[in-house]
Amino acid sequence: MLNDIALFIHIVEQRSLAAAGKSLNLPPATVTRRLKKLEETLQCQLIHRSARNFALTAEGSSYYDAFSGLVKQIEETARHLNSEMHQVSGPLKVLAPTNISIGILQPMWSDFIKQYPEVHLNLQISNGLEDIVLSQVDIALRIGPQNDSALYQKKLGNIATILVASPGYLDRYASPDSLSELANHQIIVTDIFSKWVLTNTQLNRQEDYYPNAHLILNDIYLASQMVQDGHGIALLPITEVYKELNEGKLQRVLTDWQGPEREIFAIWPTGKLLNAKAKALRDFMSDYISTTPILQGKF
Amino acid sequence: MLNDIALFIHIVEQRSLAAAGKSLNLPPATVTRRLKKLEETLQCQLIHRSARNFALTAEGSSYYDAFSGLVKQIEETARHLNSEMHQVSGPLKVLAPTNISIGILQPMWSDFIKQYPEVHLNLQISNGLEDIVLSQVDIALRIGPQNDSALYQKKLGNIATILVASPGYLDRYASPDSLSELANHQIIVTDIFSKWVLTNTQLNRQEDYYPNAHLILNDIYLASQMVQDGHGIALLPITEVYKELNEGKLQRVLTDWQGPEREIFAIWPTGKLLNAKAKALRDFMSDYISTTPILQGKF
DNA sequence: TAACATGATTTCATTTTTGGAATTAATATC
DNA sequence: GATATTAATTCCAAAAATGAAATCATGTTA
Repeated sequence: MLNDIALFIHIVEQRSLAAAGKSLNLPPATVTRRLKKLEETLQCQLIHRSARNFALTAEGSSYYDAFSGLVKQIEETARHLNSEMHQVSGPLKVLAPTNISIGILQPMWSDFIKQYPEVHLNLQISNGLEDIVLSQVDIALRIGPQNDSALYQKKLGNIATILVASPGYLDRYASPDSLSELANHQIIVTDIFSKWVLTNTQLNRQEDYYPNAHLILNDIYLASQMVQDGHGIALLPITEVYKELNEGKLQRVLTDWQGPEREIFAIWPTGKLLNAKAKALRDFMSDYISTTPILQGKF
Repeated sequence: MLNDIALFIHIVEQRSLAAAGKSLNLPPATVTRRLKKLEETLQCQLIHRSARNFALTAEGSSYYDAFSGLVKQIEETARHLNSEMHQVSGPLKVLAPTNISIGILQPMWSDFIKQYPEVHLNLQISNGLEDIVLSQVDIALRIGPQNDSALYQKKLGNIATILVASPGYLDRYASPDSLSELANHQIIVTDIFSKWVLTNTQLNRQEDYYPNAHLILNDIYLASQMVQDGHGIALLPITEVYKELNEGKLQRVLTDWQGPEREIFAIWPTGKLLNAKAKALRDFMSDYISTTPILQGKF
């Protein structure tokens, strides 16, 4: 019935069934029938009409006065929201991991905002596993294997993981020459790497190493700080240590061995349907990450 | 689409497709399909749902925020107008002839307002033939034959027409004894009676008399005043002269002869569909007029 | 982990609505 | 008054929507 009321408002404003039908892309037969049905539903005649004449009844006038403003608002609101869905502007809610967002990807967010000034970015960073659906986010950046089949995803890149220690630690304990020598060292373990699946890049051999933890932490940034402070050896994503490696604050250990690659995904909860803003961000992230060698597993 | 948006608002408020369907008397199949169709039309998912879970998407939240108030207003407005159509309250626009409304029927309007204090009467009186349709009136009172087949009507009564003159006039000219003697008299003609179709009630014979006008007027009240002032004989509705006859200010002429009866009708432009207010007035007028002997042609 | 409960979705026959063509009705014009 | 014009209405076959029953999917519970 609301559809028919909206049609009635259009008819009144154009003072013609045919004209309203034309502007709404409806055939005359449909217009006349729906108006007639509305009159039957409301149990009052709304319009006196003939081939040459058009006149509202008293009731028709009441209904027009009451509904015309509301219908206009609804249609304008629909247009506005539809426009927003299909253009890169307005609010965009994003979920992303803390460490990488304030680290290597911080310029990416900055560049996105610069390129799309009409988008109002609401960036929620967290190292916890927030529920994408309940958070009502448009899109999220995730690192590591994604198991939620309800979510759509696109892979953006890889992060290598390597073993590192500080120069001071290695001065005191000498760098190990084999995995078995790690047992003689102080190991810092993070939650995401409780078991080390290590690959020898020279021999192309893989081994699972179960570290005896000297220290267990649930934050990678904190772990890299502890490693810098000389507390031991850790398996860390290269994104968290590449600067320190370049500055000599950290050194690689067992350089032939690497940990598992950590995949980077864009994921979203809305199936194939992705609004233009989120799509723009997804593509922007994809471009940025694919043109950053370290985020493609290269170093 | 507006119907589906309204359904979406109901679903969100009840956080359940099934509950919304139940309250709106729609089967689950219809609810799920219409929501799905809305999502396809809008090209965005609005709700994540399963048997046990309900969550809005970011877009769903935007659409709810934007539309919930508007949908409530539209539904409330529809209820309000529907209630008005079906109850005897609110505005009622009426068209009626001037002379009879300020004369014999004045107490009827007064009584109607007293009986229905919730009705806001807009009484437009006129002796012209106003266009019922263009005037956007709910109902009209009309006197005389009605030719407009587009209008619905109900006959309420009759008004007799008689020949009258003042005592002063009859002192000077002596009362005529036959129609042919009228030629020797001064005749006052009104527009509605340019040709006198007269019936002899004793002989049950009808004759057409073409008066030679001494004075022509387009208002019956003014005509009765001129008759009282002694300017001649006129054929007038009894409703305009019954008081003066009782007071002796006027006297009948050729008492065996009467003019044509003038029928009283209630007419309205909206076919079978008549709102409750107009229906109340129609029935009220019918009762009032049918219990007034002079308005049933009796005197 | 399997069974169960519950709500959402799909299937299929039926009903309703739609679009194009034909018809009707009401003015306008001559 | 007769005819032409124009827009509204009706008819009929096709398309879309609906409702009831069956099926599916997802949490919850034992």
